[in-house]
Amino acid sequence: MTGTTEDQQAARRSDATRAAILAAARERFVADGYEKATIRAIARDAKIDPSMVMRYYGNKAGLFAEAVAIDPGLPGLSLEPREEIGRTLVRHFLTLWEENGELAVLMRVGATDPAAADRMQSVLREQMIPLARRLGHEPEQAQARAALCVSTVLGLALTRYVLRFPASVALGREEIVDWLGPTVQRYLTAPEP
Amino acid sequence: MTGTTEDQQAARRSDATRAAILAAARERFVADGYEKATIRAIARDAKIDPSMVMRYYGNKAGLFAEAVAIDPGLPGLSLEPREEIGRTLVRHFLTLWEENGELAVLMRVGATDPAAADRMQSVLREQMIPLARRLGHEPEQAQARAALCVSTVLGLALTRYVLRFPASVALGREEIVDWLGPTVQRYLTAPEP
DNA sequence: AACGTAGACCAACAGGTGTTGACAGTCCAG
DNA sequence: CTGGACTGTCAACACCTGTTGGTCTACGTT
Repeated sequence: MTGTTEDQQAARRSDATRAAILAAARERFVADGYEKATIRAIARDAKIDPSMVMRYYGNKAGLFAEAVAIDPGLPGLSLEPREEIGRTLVRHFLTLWEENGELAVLMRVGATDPAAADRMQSVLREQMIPLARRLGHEPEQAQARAALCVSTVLGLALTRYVLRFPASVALGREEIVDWLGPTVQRYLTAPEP
Repeated sequence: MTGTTEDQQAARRSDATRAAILAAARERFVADGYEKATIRAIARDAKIDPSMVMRYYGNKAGLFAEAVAIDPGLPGLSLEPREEIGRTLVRHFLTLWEENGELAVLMRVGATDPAAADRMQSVLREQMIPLARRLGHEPEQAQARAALCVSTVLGLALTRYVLRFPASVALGREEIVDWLGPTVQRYLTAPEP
């Protein structure tokens, strides 16, 4: 009985600091990437001491893990009119990437760090492949088709949000849906070529 | 008149060392990526002193630039039967990526370093967009279509050669051509959706 | 009011980085 | 044979990194 602070998580005095660190970490990681975003810089932004970061998040990797914890969340996503699932998926990913700048960092880091790469893969493993299976494909086929879909959207994300090729950035949102929608649709529903 | 060594480049005694450095650098960059591939490690592999690297290549960035200098080389690439250009392009990129492991490193670095990103973009700017123009598209359209094609092949390269998603690695070469060929074909030749 | 504890700070460590300069061996032209 | 230029080596510099232990402060409970 510690009075107001039960053993279930109560409002600790340090919560504000924790949040400040996490916010600063997100910004720094997004702006500078993993390597160049130093703990010292993050601490400076959060106006605390670097050692606090270690105290609350263990180490740099732990901080990064919590900073980029994003829910891919193509949750229920009912199979829709089925002729529109391609366009629906593309729209979904587009908003996801535009709302979460951390995804670009996750991808930047994934290019170097296997752990981050695995986190990206989990989207394929736990979301896209099951989705392909729900569309009636056999395991092997589902795996191939899901890989093609992920490759499609990640390719766009790469050129548009990570490498920032002007030609890719210039594309309009609906323009992308119009071009990529049918592609994903074909990967998911067309018979094997 | 320096005798055998004219002012045009002659066989210097240090050429062997230069080559050894470059070879070791390629291996290390491919294996470890840019940051983790230290000059000391490269020098150790080449069995020379780290200072030689600086002497011959100026700095680490210069060494990297020469180590990953690859010719994208979709050179003449006649417009073919035109119904086959999609598949032809996909095949071309596939062999290019399988023969040059350095491309994966270039992409890893491009995710972080703007200079490397720009080098990748140059392929789009100087090769794909002109190709789209040769197919009869107006500048703006050519830019969009070329961006989609590059996004397609880079997406595959990302999941297959950089992130190494098992589902993407498992795809067979001709399987990829069969799926991605029509996609690229459509991006290049289909009317606007 | 006194105390124990958690929050925050400071200074330092140990390790690794790219890079530089001074020195020794080697080859070839004069 | 004697310069001087070219290769190569050694040791050190200056810097920055993540991380740690000790110390002060202030709160909340007893």
